[in-house]
Amino acid sequence: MKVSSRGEYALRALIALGLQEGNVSTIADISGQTLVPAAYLEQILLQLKMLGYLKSRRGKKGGYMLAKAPDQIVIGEVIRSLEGPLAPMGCVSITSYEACPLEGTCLLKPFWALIRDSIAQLLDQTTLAHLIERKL
Amino acid sequence: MKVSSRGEYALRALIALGLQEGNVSTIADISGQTLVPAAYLEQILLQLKMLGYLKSRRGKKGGYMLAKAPDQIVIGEVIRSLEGPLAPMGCVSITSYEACPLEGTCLLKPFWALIRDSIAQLLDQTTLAHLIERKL
DNA sequence: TCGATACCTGAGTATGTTAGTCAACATAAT
DNA sequence: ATTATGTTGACTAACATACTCAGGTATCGA
Ligand code: FES
Ligand code: FES
Repeated sequence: MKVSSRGEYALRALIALGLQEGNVSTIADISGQTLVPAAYLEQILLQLKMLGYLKSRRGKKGGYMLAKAPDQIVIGEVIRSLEGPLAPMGCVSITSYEACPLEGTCLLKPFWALIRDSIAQLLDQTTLAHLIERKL
Repeated sequence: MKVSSRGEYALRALIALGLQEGNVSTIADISGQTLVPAAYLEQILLQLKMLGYLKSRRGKKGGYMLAKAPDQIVIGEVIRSLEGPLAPMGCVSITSYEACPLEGTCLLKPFWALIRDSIAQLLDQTTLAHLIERKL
């Protein structure tokens, strides 16, 4: 049930940028604060930009900043974009359902569904603003 | 947040055996019921045996059966044995803690802890008996 | 006792994922 | 023009996953 380093790093970066409120931060800055290797962080920031969470300015005095208000950035969506569905099995995923062979009689499916609901509810009701303001 | 096929297969096998209550089942039988490739299932059953969930009889008329009552088999423990800690990050794992570099100031840690608690509570309060009797 | 039927053991393999690195390029400010 | 920045795409090492397979060993029934 681990979350990958990529997902963790993305959230760290979003938090770092959220705390800057308005100012641009260079990759090197963010790398310093988050302890994520700069070259790897680069990839992740780019992806977050394509997903619409960040905007960037090139050249001297360039850098990254949030493209949305922190309370508009839902953690569940970020994780889904970076690591795929939250559900533990394809057959209980709402966002990307995939059939199981035993599905008709499977005694596990309702259980997986319970887990999915529990995780998804938590992640989808938490925003970047909640994390930054320590209001969970 | 996916659970691996190994974990899923193990649970399928435990359910199949739980429904047999007392009778031994051969690997081929279980494979037929669970649709898990027999050679792979063999590995998994062996592991479940070493972990104390199953016992076996060799030779003709041999096979596997549960070593414990279904209400003594906690799903959380099975998953942990097969796939490692339930926690999404090492720094919030109770059973196998691992330090994070940012741990002092990290705004994510309390959030991961919440997720861990939610998952662990669900998995640790569910037993094989609950699955078999459809009482979740 | 013999042989068939099971489980047991350990090695091997194909495929994919993760966690990065690196070189070269494009753009904006000074 | 120079320099500081983001951009792009390819590349790699290491590991995990999902299996297969070739034997070995115990047990039952005839
Ligand atoms: S786990 Fe998907 S149907 Fe059983
Ligand atoms: S995630 Fe472990 S301390 Fe931040």
